[in-house]
Amino acid sequence: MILSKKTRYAIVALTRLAKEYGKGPIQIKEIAVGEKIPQNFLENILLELRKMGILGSKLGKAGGYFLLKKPDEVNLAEIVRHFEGTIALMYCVSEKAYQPCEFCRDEASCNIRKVFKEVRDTSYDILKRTTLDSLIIWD
Amino acid sequence: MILSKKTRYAIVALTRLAKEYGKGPIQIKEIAVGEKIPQNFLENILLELRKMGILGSKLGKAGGYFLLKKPDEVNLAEIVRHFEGTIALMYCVSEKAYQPCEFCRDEASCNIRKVFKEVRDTSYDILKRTTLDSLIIWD
DNA sequence: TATAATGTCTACTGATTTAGTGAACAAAAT
DNA sequence: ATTTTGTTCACTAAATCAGTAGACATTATA
Repeated sequence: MILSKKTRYAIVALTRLAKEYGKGPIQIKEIAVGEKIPQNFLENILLELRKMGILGSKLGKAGGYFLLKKPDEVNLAEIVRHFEGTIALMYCVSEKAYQPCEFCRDEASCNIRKVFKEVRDTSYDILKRTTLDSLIIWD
Repeated sequence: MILSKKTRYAIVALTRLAKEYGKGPIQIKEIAVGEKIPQNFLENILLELRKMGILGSKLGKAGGYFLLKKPDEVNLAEIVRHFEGTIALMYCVSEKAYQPCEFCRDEASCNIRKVFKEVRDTSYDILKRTTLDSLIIWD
């Protein structure tokens, strides 16, 4: 059930970039050192976030990454979903990675499914309403 | 985020044993065939559930497994926790597998932690109040 | 225009976890 | 005694996780 390190690194890095929002590009190295994330690994993660359209980058000297969206427009549900594949604990209750159940005869009447649908829905609500601005800790 | 097959098999098998509660030992093979679970794998799972004190077994001919507790005394939180290791998505918010966070300076003021604590707590509540009797589908 | 500092992209790898399988063994009913 | 069941331990193929490595492209600036 534990989130992968990739997902946690992504959340930590995004929170850092939200804190620096509006200050121009921040270098990978600065984030890696400041947040104690292996730099090579962080490069992959930031690249993925750029391809998702959340981050922008500037190449070359004095380059780096920056938030494209405003901190209050990036929520944790989309981050977790992208890096974990889904928010649900079973594919049969997943919105974005749905697959039919391999066990039950009828999903509509399956009680196991009902429980894990409730877990997914409440988890999703919490993550959806949590945006990067609310994660920043100001000194 | 998807539950392991082991966890799902455990829930399915327990639900079946709950349905047969009071009827004496049910054979592994009957559960394996009826619920479409590989028999060898199911053997390991039922053995673990026995060691947890949830199931009892009878050896030899006409042997099998049966629920030791009443179906309304077995909840999903303990099953998920046992087979997944924890219900939480981060160790720093886990009750049973707690480990200090490797990122934040101060857990008490970490906002990321607050969010995932809320996710854990609400998920736990749902799983805790769900007992095997509520999962049975009567024909 | 050379060069140094950055991000980009692809491929690779060791460790761990997942999802089982197989076989020898022990107990109980008949 | 034999058959049928659960018990235990060891093993494994495949997938995923958590990174590394290196060649390359781009930009600032001296």
